[in-house]
Amino acid sequence: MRVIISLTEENYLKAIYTLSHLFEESEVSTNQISDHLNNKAATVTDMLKRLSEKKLIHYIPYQGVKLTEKGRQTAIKVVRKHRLWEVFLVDKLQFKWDEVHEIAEQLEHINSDELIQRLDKFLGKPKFDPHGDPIPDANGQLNIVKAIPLNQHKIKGLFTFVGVCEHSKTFLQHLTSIGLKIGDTLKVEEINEFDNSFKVKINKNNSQFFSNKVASNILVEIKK
Amino acid sequence: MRVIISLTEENYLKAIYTLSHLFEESEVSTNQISDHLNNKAATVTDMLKRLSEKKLIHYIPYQGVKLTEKGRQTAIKVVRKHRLWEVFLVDKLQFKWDEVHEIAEQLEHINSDELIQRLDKFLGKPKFDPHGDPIPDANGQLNIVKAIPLNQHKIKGLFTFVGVCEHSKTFLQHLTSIGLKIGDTLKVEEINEFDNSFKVKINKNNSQFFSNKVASNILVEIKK
DNA sequence: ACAAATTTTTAGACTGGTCTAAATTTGATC
DNA sequence: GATCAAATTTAGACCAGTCTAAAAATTTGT
Repeated sequence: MRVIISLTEENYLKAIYTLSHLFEESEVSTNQISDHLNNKAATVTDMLKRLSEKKLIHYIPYQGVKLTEKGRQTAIKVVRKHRLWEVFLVDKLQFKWDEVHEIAEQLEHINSDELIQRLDKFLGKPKFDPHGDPIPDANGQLNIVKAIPLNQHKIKGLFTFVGVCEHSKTFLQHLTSIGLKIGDTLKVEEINEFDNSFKVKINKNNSQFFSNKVASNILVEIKK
Repeated sequence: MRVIISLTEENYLKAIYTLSHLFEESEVSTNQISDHLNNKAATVTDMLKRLSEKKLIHYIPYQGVKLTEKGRQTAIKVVRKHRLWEVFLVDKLQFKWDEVHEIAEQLEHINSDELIQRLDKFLGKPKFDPHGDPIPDANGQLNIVKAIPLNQHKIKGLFTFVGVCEHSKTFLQHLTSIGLKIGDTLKVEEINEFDNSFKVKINKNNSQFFSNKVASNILVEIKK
């Protein structure tokens, strides 16, 4: 009685999963999905009907959708595979962190439980991907230590850079160009009221300014 | 002006490539392809028209097909990816040689030149896959040292086991169960006329009998 | 050389995934 | 609570890839 889930359906489930976690756990609208996947609302409606028939989502016309437990399991497995492959690409094949997304989008649909279990072991059962995003474990459990963007801490002091919100190539390349990597220590020396920019020292280097836009996309933890 | 080649089209090209090399380099028929891919002849005809329009094959109705240079390059790239991924699965993830085919069938369609170049380097630029099949290089060149099945050597003496003809799980598991691995030395001690079976010693172990069916699917080189 | 058997192609239909254009529902505003 | 704009769904179309059934071409056997 196993339902077959196509690559396209997997992508819809992943999109719904991602969108529902953007702010609070919540319902996702047809338009949000069509924006995210770059296709038309009518197309999304058709797919929602199919996913609903397969019991992968709860769908009430005009009301938005939520994943069922089965849908959530499927989505999180795709996320797990995506993030594990990103670790493989960076750690083993020496790709840069801004180069791996498109390839992982393909690899995440390879279907073999045995493969993913062995890959996980081969990589040393990593807990985070190269962008600091947590990797769900084999049971679909996720480390929920959600870090907070730098600009939301309104205090000076020491932080550890643990992840990014924005995953675009240009943003990641920008961070690389200013010399910032996951795990670095950030010392916030000044917070400018008028434009919400931050004067920050990376590790022991010279201080530089982070715009609010940069600071809002950098996830940090207070350094112990 | 780059033509997009779908996963399905890649599989047809690979099938044509494989079938055309089975005996001599030759034309491939519609029925051969439909048998190989387990679909109907009518389906194959449709696809042949499409591949022909894309200049990937030379197709004359009722006459069979041959790959164009572009088609051959595409097919051989898929073969290269398949075999490199098989090496990865066996060497890095410790899969057994009879477990990797289905997974590699999926991985062979991942589309990234950079990925395959880095994977090749990571694996140490292997020349052969776990079944002894040669891996085409990045330019589509293939080691053409075609080994010969054991049963075609009508002489006793020492051989090296370099590959298999048959790739089925059951055959590979059979070889494993009799303790035979790529690279092993085979000493042919007797050839029985009446059933064409072979009495063979693997490395320094006890002698055993190979049926003609086994001997015909084992590729060997005369040991220097 | 011609009829029979086989192979291949054509015709027409279906599914998944997409689209545009039109109709419907929701919900915000006055 | 009636109206209007935005969001969503329905209707109808298209393409890729598959099928079955029927027609056409090729090959084979006597």
